[in-house]
Amino acid sequence: MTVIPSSLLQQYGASLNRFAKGEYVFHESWPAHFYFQVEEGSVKLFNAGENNDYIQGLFSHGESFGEPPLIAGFCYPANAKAITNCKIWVLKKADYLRLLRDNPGVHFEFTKMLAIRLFHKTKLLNAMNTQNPEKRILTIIDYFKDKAPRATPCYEVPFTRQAIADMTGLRVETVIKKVLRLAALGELELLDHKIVRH
Amino acid sequence: MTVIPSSLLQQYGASLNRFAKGEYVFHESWPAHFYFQVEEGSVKLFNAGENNDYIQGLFSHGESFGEPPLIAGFCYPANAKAITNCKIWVLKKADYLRLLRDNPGVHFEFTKMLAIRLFHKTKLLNAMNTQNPEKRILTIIDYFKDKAPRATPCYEVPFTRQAIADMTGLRVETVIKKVLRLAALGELELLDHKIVRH
DNA sequence: TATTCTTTATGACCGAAACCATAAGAATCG
DNA sequence: CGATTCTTATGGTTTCGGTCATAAAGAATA
Repeated sequence: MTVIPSSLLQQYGASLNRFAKGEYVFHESWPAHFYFQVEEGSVKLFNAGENNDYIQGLFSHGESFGEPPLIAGFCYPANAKAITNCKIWVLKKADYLRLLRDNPGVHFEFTKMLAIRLFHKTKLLNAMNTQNPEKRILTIIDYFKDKAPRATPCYEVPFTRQAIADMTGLRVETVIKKVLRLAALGELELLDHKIVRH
Repeated sequence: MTVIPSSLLQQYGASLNRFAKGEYVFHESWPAHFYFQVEEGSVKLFNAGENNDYIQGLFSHGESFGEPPLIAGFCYPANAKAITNCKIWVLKKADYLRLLRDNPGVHFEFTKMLAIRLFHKTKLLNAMNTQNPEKRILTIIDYFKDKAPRATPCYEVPFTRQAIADMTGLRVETVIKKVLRLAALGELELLDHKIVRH
């Protein structure tokens, strides 16, 4: 889901900034002034809780994040943190809006991406609503499975139980227990503790 | 949050259709072929559960719904049902896309609206994640309070406890009990059983 | 006005997930 | 390579929201 070619970004004055592992790109409740697009590394979008975080999204090469506040003019509803060393394209708001105005094709692709994110969050909210931990876990796994480059028949889940807990709003122990149960039911497979989904 | 002027819709070949109270506009998993904009009445977007529904959104005069699947080409993730008698503008997908292409201003306003919806769902997911029923209820109430025409200092919640339950994924009894508790805590006020939020 | 149906309310009981403690294997780092 | 941290695992206890039953007040309908 690559968004904007780097050549176009540069043309509008973007710069490629480095962020160290653990560094924040922006904080919750900050006003939005820049467009961000990951060139290298991974970024985590999350809400910090007292005990656990809630992960709203994970972004890597070619993906942009934090644009809705830029477009609609509100403050960030979540934090963005580099979870590895990163190189990120940074473009000023006014330049980004100009880029969108000048390139209807890019604008339409962006709209399309927002539509897909909305679809994902709608499905997620529905899954969360059911209150059923197992359904939550499978919904999250299937989301990343569908998002994965190849629609592999066999998807190796690249997350720890803790990460799944952070995305589903459950506790680690619950995820551990439910994953074992899902494996026993045949919904998942466990290869040396790695979760695999068919 | 009016989306597209009816004159423009008509110009692109939209027709004003009637839907009776209780009638479905579309069903979950249907492919999307039309743009819908409410002229009169109210529409409920929801996922049906075995016991309870989960309400994804409520739409009335001037609001459009069900566009993301149209833009990104996937199937509806929820059902849409008229909860009163309705008049709804209906425009064929191809004509809608043409309208967007011809009117960059309308396109940008649409993108902005998707951004706002995404913001709302992000906050909602965070609230749901906390697992705290009281926070869920307040998040929903505040959403509609902010959405309300006037930023009234005193917002009278226009929903039954059952409706709040359907939007938060809680049970009626839980909502009833928690609302009483929130009133005792001073977060809400109860005027003759009507919920009021300051 | 009488009769439903809906909405709000309340209390008892139950079960599932949180919480807590502990531990062992795996990975990371100095 | 040893030490430390992270991850997976397991079992016991607690808590909170779901479930069920019941009832009364209000709204809608005949």
